Amino acid sequence: MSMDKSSNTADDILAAARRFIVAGGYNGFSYADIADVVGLRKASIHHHFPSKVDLVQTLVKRYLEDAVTGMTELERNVPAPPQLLRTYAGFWAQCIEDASRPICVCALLASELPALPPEVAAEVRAYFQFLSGWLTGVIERGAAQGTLTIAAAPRVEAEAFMATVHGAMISARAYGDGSSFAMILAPTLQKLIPAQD
Amino acid sequence: MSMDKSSNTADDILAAARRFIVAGGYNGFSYADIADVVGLRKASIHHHFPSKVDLVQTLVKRYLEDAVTGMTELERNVPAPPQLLRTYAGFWAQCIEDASRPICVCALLASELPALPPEVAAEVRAYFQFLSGWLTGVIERGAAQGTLTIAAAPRVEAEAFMATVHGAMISARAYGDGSSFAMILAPTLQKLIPAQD
DNA sequence: TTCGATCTACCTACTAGTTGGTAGTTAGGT
DNA sequence: ACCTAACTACCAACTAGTAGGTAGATCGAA
Repeated sequence: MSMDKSSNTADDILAAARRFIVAGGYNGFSYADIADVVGLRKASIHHHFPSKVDLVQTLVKRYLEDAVTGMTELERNVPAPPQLLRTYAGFWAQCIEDASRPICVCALLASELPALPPEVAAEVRAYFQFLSGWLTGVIERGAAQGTLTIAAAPRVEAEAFMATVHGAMISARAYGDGSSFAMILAPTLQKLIPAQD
Repeated sequence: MSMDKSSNTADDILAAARRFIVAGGYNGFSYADIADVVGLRKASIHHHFPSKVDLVQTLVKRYLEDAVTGMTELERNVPAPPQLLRTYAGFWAQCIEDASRPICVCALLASELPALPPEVAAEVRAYFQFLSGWLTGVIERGAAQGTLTIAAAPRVEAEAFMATVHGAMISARAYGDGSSFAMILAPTLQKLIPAQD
């Protein structure tokens, strides 16, 4: 038996760590916290992830990998740039509203970047570069097709869009009201997507 | 003598705490860290601020007070809504570029809100409410005068503007490039402010 | 004016609990 | 026999916070 190459305990640990990080950042949790919710002793967490840096580094690395595969698949299923942006924003609107992922791990970690171990900081930077690159491509394509209306270079519009998404996550958290995320993103999408009627 | 009602040691402590918080959030520093940079012993920090909650609560409270007086004064000197938005964005562009205040204290703390002591969380929420209220007023006025072009309700445009500012702070930090803040804000301001020529 | 009371700002020394991390052991599966 | 995954039992360093003391300024009253 044992088809799964590594027991799902490591995944449980990563899932717990992600929940703690989105709640309070890198310094907002300890190995003891994770051990409590996973149901192991502290030393057993070290068996799976020798150091806290290892744990968070693999967490963010996998987070980026999931984003890459997610965007690739999304682009295959929904090729039109306006729908891509809408789906991306809608994904986060849903995550925030049902509180399953109330904020982006990398947006949170980027805000405390100077205090992060360099290995983790590098991974966070890589996420930003990927996301901004992907958005730049989508917006570039939409502008070329005429399905998106842009007022600045695609790169700049992409950075502004990403910033609005991250800022809206923070506002939703500050107000304790998940619905404000969608409310904030609505005019941003509206400005990029020409009126249909 | 002794005109100053309280020695500036407390202010030194608050200034040090602010530097630490903008670097790594609420759990990113300790009383020992502050003692080191202020040149006191740990116990003396407790003499000025009995608990860490006291310290950060007064820090954020004063941060909000400064914002209120700053906006009031700004509105007296620069009454035109387009210039108000430009000046507000320009203020942060300068702060980020010269690294004096690389990110908004409350934007950072809001991102880790669930992990904050409730007294601090309440203060952070108050800041968001004030800032969004102020921006709503400015945008409302600009729209009524026709000096600002809005595509949604003033309240929504204000929230979107604030979110873009906070997100741009995080991006600038992630890229390690202060100039990206101004780059991101340029199209946002451009969309709100009708072309002059 | 001088005496003592009080206050401020700081100190040393300590506490109980937590931090990330290590050493060595054991049970079970292959 | 070996490996994995778990365990108990540590460790030094650090955490926020406390106890108690000291030097100096400020004060009101004799």
